[in-house]
Amino acid sequence: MRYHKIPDETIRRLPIYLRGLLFSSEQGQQRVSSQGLADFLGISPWQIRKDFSYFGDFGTRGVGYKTEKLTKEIKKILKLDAAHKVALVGVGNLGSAVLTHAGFRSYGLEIAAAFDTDSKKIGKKVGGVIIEDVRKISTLRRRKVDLGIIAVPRDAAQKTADALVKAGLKGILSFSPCHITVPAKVKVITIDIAIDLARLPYYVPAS
Amino acid sequence: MRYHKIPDETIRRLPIYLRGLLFSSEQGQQRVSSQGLADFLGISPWQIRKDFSYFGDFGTRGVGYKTEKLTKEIKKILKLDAAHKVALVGVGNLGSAVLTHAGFRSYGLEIAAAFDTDSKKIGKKVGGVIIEDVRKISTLRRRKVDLGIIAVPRDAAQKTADALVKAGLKGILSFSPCHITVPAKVKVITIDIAIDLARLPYYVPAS
DNA sequence: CAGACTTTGTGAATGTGAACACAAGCACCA
DNA sequence: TGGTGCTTGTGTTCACATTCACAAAGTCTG
Repeated sequence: MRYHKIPDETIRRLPIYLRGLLFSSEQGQQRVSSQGLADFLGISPWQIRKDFSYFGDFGTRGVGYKTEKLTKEIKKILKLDAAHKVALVGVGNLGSAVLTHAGFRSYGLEIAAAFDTDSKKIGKKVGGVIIEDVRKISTLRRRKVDLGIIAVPRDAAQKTADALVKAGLKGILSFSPCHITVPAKVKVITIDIAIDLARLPYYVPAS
Repeated sequence: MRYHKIPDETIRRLPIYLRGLLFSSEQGQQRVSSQGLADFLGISPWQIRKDFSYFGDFGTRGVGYKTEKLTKEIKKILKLDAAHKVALVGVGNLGSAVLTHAGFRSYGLEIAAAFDTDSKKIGKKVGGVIIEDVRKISTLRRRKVDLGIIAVPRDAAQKTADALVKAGLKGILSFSPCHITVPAKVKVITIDIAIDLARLPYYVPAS
């Protein structure tokens, strides 16, 4: 299977596997089986093995996968082997939550800059990061920041994205509830909390 | 097409359509075409029409869709025609952001309760909601709350989910970076911010 | 070293969703 | 009323993703 195109869904699951491996590692396990990962992550063992098989032989038959080796391989595929710097725009409630969120570190992602328009916030420190004026977004290019998080109101989202793209960022995670248009070379992932909550009732059986 | 099974992906998109329709409505447009929605939402027109066709004839050929009628129909499908009460557990940074998030209201979702373990927080008000002791989760059944949001640390997530299920909740949105096991009748949607951010580098072309 | 036992890796089958092309239907106008 | 232009609704085709079954390859034990 080594020469096939990698399904997008597989890429979506890779960070989840990383989460499972990190946990195994914390538990002091040097080996892990597809069944073990499956139980912990709620993904079927076939799916896991199939996903890995796209990239080559990661495991040993009869034994399982070496935690450390597999972790390294997946990080390499996701390009997480090199550290990445992330910029946050919009330090409101959600932005502050992102700044203080501990979970990025384990993926080698560091929030290295934060921006806001509010002069009362500029200069203050949240989660160890000093808030700067949004007009300084253009400095990101020289600071080697290549990922961005948008946590601004809907009306400002597209303008913010434009500024980030202009500063040379290649990937954007947006929390704004709207579609954002960017050049094809830039990848945007949108998380809209309200939309995910809004589809829950559909699955609720009539009471 | 009216007798087919509805694709899950279609359900996932329905709230997005709702977002577009709300916008059209705000703009004072009484009609909208699949092309118009497509431009605004970044979804292809045929995808939109196909999705609608699963439920019946919502539009008028040569004209488009009546904004108001279509909104009502989609809300009915998603069971958003009746209001829903939502409980939040975990009023940390992320939980606070959720409590002050304005976006739920437009879907008929109201955050009616908030819980935390920290006695210093209990009794305080955030986003208009009084924070209660987690041990009072069991009161949710009688308060007609049927949806829950989990924003607690990873270690407490499963325990929290168990308590919510026991209180009769039927749908849970979790921000905890772990798999949660619940009875089949309960629907869980997990949002892991770090995981979405972590797959961005993959799409970034080598620089 | 043979045989029992594990666990991976993967071709094939099945299932699911996206893309497309175009017929069907409606509005508007002369 | 007939013709033109527009937009929906959908059967079909194609692409992608999941599931399955099982061979391959290793470990362990006596």
